[in-house]
Amino acid sequence: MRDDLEAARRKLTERDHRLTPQRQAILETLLSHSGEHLSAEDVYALVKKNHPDIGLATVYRTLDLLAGLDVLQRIDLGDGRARYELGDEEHYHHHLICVRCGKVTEFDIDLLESLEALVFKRTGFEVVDHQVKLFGLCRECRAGEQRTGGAGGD
Amino acid sequence: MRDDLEAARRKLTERDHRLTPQRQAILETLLSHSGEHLSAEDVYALVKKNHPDIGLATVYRTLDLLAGLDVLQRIDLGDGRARYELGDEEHYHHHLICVRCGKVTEFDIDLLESLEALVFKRTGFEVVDHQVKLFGLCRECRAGEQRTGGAGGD
DNA sequence: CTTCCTGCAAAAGATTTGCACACGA
DNA sequence: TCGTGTGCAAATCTTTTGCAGGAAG
Repeated sequence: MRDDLEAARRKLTERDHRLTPQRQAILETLLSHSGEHLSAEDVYALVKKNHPDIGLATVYRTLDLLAGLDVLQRIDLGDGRARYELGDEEHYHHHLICVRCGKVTEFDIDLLESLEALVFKRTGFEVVDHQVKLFGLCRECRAGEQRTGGAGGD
Repeated sequence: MRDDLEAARRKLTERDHRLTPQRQAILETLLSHSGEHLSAEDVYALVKKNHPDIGLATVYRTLDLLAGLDVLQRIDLGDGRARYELGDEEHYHHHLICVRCGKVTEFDIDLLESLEALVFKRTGFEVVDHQVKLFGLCRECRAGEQRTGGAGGD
């Protein structure tokens, strides 16, 4: 975790930015909540515990800056606000969004490579990045569905 | 195209909604701009030509209503506003977004089925819908890139 | 000193909502 | 008549920006 902070500091200083206490606090918050998908407000609320004076604008500016440096990823789960998680594009994964309970889990796979090759062959479009969102029912909610009955015909 | 309107009317009346002139105008606008990805403002501007009195709120409410009836799809291309296109979930396709010129093209494929089966096997998550966005360079912009030179090392 | 950063408050942009009126079954 | 639909304006929500002051090299 110290290493992640040092890596971030390096990426910042490389471009004449500083690892200020606020930025460090934001990074630490994201580090200690990896696996979650925090919105700017979430980060703000969490950081405020130890940094009561921090401003929401600073959170937005920092998240924006760090996303630009590929220290973290901005993700959009379709709920109208941006969310953030540590990690660069290389290690990007997809998201499974449960339409019932809203839980978001992650799924790591590179099966898209063949799809991207096909896209290129068919259309000449060269894919450099992708975003995949799979909506459905998580295991737990699926168990619930069974009981509720599945033969509903509206 | 008449058929599409009739199908929409049926879906509306089935749930005690009416195909009002405003709603019809919005549908016709979407019909005559299929293949594009209009935002609410876009639709508003287009409909206003023939229906100067229509209100923006009505456009929002109608798009919302029609999306709920699966008459059209709400899509998110990552530019901060929702976009809409005719068609139900069944015939949904993916979007190729050019990061240089911003052009959005469509790509129809069901290669995801194997991915979804794998997701289910591995995680128990049952996919019912998906959204795939592929970012990259379209054929034209790729041609441009070649000339500009590609060995940049920043 | 000069540049980068910050907090605050105001602004911006997309979307939603309250309300009174209009219209069709 | 009654419930649905509408336009307008105000409200809401997320995110951005202007500005004056502050810290670091």
